[in-house]
Amino acid sequence: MNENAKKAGMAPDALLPRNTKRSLPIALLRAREAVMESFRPMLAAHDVTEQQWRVIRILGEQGVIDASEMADRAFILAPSLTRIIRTLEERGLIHKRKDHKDGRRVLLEITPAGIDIIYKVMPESRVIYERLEQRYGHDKLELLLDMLNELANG
Amino acid sequence: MNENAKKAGMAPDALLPRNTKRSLPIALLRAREAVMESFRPMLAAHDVTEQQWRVIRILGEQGVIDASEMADRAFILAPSLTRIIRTLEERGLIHKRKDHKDGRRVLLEITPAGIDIIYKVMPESRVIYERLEQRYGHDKLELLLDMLNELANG
DNA sequence: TGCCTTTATTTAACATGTTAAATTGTTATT
DNA sequence: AATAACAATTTAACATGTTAAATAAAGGCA
Repeated sequence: MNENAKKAGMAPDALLPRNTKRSLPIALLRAREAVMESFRPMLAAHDVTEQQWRVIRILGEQGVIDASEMADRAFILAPSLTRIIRTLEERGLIHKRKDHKDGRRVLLEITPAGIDIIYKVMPESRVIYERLEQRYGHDKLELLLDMLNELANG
Repeated sequence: MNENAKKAGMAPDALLPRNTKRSLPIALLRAREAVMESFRPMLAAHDVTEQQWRVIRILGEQGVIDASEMADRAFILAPSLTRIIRTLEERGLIHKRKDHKDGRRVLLEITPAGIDIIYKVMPESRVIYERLEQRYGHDKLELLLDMLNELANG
């Protein structure tokens, strides 16, 4: 296999195994999965997906916002958000209406049923997050967040 | 909105806005997206998705392996892997056969056409990764990888 | 050997990611 | 006012993520 690499004029280690733990994309994926593993069962018990929870929680915090701002804050692409909004509205957890100032925009608002879900999920979410923070270490977690944000913005 | 929180016996800041940059799951998501943004156009130009590329590259490195080991290494769930294997085989980039020692297992092997893709993609991939490493800093990147792996395993 | 349990893979069903194109409403310009 | 350029959302089409169930082959044991 490595003879082929030489013939093709590649570095001789072009096909040598690289540890996937040293691959940044996969390391980020694994870390995220490990974190979500501890949240997902709780969210599933309340019948919301991770993305649906982000939308509901942000509406609880922000009041009325339009779809674009939601996409930004929740880091969800517009086509996904369209579908998520549809299912959340069908379930009566959010309200959707046109912006009269700008007919292109869709304004979102949480319903009492949506607030109920926040009241149920948020305390459990906090417990899970605090447990994670204790296990990993508060300062190290803050450092990690700084480094991740620099990677995302730099 | 915060009166509701008090009535429900929650912490008074239960519904206050939290910066999504300080949310670990979203920070991991954003960081990963920022990284993949620099790889995706190149992969798309070679008509492979990120996951397809992981499968192809690992087969180039490892020779013959079964589907379970591939799922482990590429960090892809079994149902996704089934579909990816199907499309890669239809495109003639990999081979698939039953293991005669254990009829449950599926053995995977790369084809010459698959190796061709590795020869085309790998050099460009290295360039992109090195550019990233230079911008972010080698030592910081190593530290980040260590911290991510600890988060994933601890 | 025959049955039970376990393991590897696949299928199914639904949710989201991803890109491009279509739709609809605004804004700017003439 | 008519039209071109732009912006927000949706639709479409395909790929992957996620969980549960089905299928098929091995392995263990009475």
